[in-house]
Amino acid sequence: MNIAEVAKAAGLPAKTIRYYEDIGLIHPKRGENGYRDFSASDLHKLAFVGRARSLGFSIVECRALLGLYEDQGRASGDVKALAMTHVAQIRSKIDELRAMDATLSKLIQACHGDQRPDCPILAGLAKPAVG
Amino acid sequence: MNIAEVAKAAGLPAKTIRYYEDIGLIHPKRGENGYRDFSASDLHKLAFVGRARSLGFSIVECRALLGLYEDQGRASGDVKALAMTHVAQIRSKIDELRAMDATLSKLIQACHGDQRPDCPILAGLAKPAVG
DNA sequence: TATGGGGCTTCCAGCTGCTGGAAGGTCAAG
DNA sequence: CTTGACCTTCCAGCAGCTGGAAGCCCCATA
Repeated sequence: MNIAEVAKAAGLPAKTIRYYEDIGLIHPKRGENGYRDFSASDLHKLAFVGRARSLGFSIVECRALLGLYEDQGRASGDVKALAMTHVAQIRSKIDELRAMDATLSKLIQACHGDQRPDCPILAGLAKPAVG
Repeated sequence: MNIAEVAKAAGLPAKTIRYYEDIGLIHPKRGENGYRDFSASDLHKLAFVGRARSLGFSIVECRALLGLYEDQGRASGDVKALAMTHVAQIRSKIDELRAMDATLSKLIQACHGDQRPDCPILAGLAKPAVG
């Protein structure tokens, strides 16, 4: 399989796949002509990484997950620990975003939003947070 | 005021303040010795940007907000529009993160997390999403 | 067999928003 | 006069790609 085919199958841009090889996530072999020649296993790994990425795992985490995936003797506890750490990060990010949303929503509600210059949003940004 | 003082007052690292000058958000004047000499207005702008950043506005958005802030003839509607667009982005990010959370939480719950290699989390990553 | 259009390769640069560090000038205290 | 804390500039690097240039390669058609 060459890169375009694998890209389509894995749902990743060819550029990204080259990048993943670059950083050592996959090691496709090369044909006589220098073209990458992907195996089914390469494709599986790419799809795996693609899904992990779409769940927000970093490349470092993906590398670890891939290692565990390939290691037949892994302990599921290690995987679970990694995933739980990640979920915790996701949740704290959600909390952070919700706080932003709350603050901004209040300011937006207070702003009449017309042609006049008077603006509680700018006023809110100009002064230290009060609540 | 020199940079350390302003950094403390604005709650931003000196490096960040230099960077903000670099990209043209502020234009502090210079003393004889080449040191930056910040005015009260520079400080206000930095604090303004700091707050906008902490609400998740991008640098580009901060630049626009700063422009509106400085423009006595602005229409509050323009500010409100900018803020509403931003809130919409925050909310879609929250939704995205919540979807990740939901998927991962399910996988984590299904995983016994012990010494055995059998792992629904890895299995979930290895196969196309089903639900 | 020549040619044209696509796909493949590499490498380099740039995006966001800083942050760390090196090399060197400056200032104030002792 | 020295010491140490400041200040300056510039360069490199973080994540995770993405775009583009320059140059092979392959296949189909004329």
